[in-house]
Parts: sequence; structure tokens; C-alpha cells
Amino acid sequence: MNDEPRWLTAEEQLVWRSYIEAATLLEDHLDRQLQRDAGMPHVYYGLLVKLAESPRRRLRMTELAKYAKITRSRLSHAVARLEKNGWVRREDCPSDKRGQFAILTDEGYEVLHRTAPGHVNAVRQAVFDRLTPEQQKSLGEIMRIVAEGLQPSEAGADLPWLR
Amino acid sequence: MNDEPRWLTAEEQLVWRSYIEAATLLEDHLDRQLQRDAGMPHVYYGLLVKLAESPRRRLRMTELAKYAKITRSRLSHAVARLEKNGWVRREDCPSDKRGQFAILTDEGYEVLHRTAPGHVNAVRQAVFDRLTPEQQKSLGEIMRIVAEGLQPSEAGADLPWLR
DNA sequence: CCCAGTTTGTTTAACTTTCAAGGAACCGTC
DNA sequence: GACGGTTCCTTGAAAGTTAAACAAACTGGG
Repeated sequence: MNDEPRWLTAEEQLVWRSYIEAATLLEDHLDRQLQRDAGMPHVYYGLLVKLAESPRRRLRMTELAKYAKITRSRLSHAVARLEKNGWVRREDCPSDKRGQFAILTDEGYEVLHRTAPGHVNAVRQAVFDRLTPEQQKSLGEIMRIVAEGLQPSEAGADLPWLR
Repeated sequence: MNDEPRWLTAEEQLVWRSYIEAATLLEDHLDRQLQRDAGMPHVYYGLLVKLAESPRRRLRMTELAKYAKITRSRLSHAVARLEKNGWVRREDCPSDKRGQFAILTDEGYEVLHRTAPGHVNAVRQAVFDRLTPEQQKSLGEIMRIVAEGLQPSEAGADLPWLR
């Protein structure tokens, strides 16, 4: 046991600062882009995408929350809003009476269809067009590692002191 | 001119998904960690850090907003809250009567001093401890590029069609 | 069965962020 | 010296997020 904090080195600090800045600017940028062109924030857009990719364009609330990495509470509010927009509707789960499906409506699909090109373009412009293929690959690997480390996934993962 | 959307390739999609997931999970993780241990969200913590790093622990509001990559409006609310906590105080700028300094109080410095080790630790655990030195370097380069591309910085940068 | 414990999804209130608007001070020019 | 335009920062309302608490439905061991 060593309580002495291991501060970040100068290089690490620079890396971390770059990360925070880029992540902040990027999320802001995409939020504004989508708010303007699609009338919803980035997270909500992501929800529609997940639904569109799913069989029968539907997912159980908990599933959707898991895929989107958000809490069920947040999802509950979000779907309520999307429902009000007519882009998502709900349906009761027959096998589990607690359950709800969130279902992408045709109208929701339309919005996605209409706004996806602009969004992809924004992502390209901000990220992929600026990186070499090696950097893209590298970014993927790095973020995959970070994401895995933060998943409340595997058994025992939440009991790190046992490992 | 080509209106045909350039969709992301399968590989690019995977990279992008990893990025979104990691960024979401990471921000959530740090927000919770700081909310729990320091009683404020990550962005607010970042503001205190910027102030602590500044000469005389003070910055003009606009400067602080620029460094933290947030809008002045957002900063205005944030500082109001931090002020209420006694961690920041304001002072009028003598040379420009519109101006305000945000100043880190001793109490604010104390909070930072007390909570920084835990935060650094969280960052290490989530990011640096999982990456090789090469990956860390790579991440820094990549994020620096992305951040630069999104800065509302250079002249003409907001008129890309002229370049 | 039954009951304790879990899972599902929602709700409320507190908080944070965004958007649009605005007041006040500055700056340059006529 | 006053006018138009800009910059600095704040404000209030609307939208989004979080945390905690909750009801309802499921689950499994006794």
C-alpha cells in the first residue's frame, strides 16, 4: 500500500489535456450539428441509430440503455421526448409485463434517413479526414481498451480487490 | 460537388463506436467520482484547476471559458455555483469595467488539494495504466489534431469553403 | 405456495446546460 | 462627442441529466 499520489508526468498531462479538450469540443460540435439539423442532441440520435440497427427496429428499454451506455432513468426521459416527437413509440413486452419495447417509427426512420449524411459528414470532417489510417486504427484500439476497462461487465469486475 | 454521402466503412464505424462508448463511459465515471469525492462535476473541477494554475489564482471570465472550452454563459452559471460553495470569488477588473476576475479562494484550493490525488488516481486507473507508452503518445497526437480542427481559432477557419 | 430479493422501468426534485435576449462598457470613426 | 458595432458577462426559461425512491412484476429457495 502506498498512499502517495502518483501524479501525472508532464507528458501525461499534455495527453490528458488534449483528450479533455478534444472530447469537449467534439461533443459540443456534434450536439450543435444535430440539434440544428435533426432537432435532437447527439445522445438521442444515437438511440435512434441503435433502434434502426435492431431487428424489427425495437429494443427493450434496458437493452437500449446498455448499448447506449446510459442509465435507464436517462433513457426513460429521452424516450418520452422522442415519443412526443413521434420518432419512437412504445409497446408492452408480452412475455414480461414489466417490460417495454422502444420502437423506431417510420417517421423516426425518416428523420434518420434525412439527417444521417450530414452527421456522417460532420464526423468525417472533425475526425477521420484529419487522421492517417494508422491513427484511426490506433484510436480504435485505445478507445476499445478504455471502454472495456469501464464496463460494469464481467463477473468480479466490480470487485477489483479480489483479483 | 458530390452530394453522395461518404458513409463510414465498417472499420471506421467500429472506431467511432469505440470512441463514443469510451468517451461516454469515461465522462460518466469521472463525473461520478468527483461528484462523490469533491461535490462537483468534472467540468467544475476543471475550472478550479485552471484557476489554480493561473498567476494569482485568477482569470478573466472569458479567458477561463476559452481555456475550459465552454461558453461564457455556462461559465457564468458555474462560477455562480462555485461562488456559493465558497470555492471561487469574483473581483471587478479595474482596467475594464465590464470585466470580472474569477479567483480561487483558499477554501477552493483546499478542496483541490484534498481531492486531486483521488482524481488523478481515477484517471490513471481508467486510462494511463491501461495503455502502453506508445498508445499514450498516439492518443495525445490524435486528440491534439482533433481539438485543433474544432477550435474556432484561426482566421478563415470558419470559412472552410474559401480554402 | 410464499416470501425475500431482484429486475424493470418510471417518477420527482435538484441540478446543470443551452438558447436567446439583454445591459453595460469599450472602440473606432465620423 | 456621439453613433454603430463589438465585447463582456449575466439572466431567465426551457431542455436535459442525475440521484433517490418507488410500484409492479419476476424469480427462486424453502
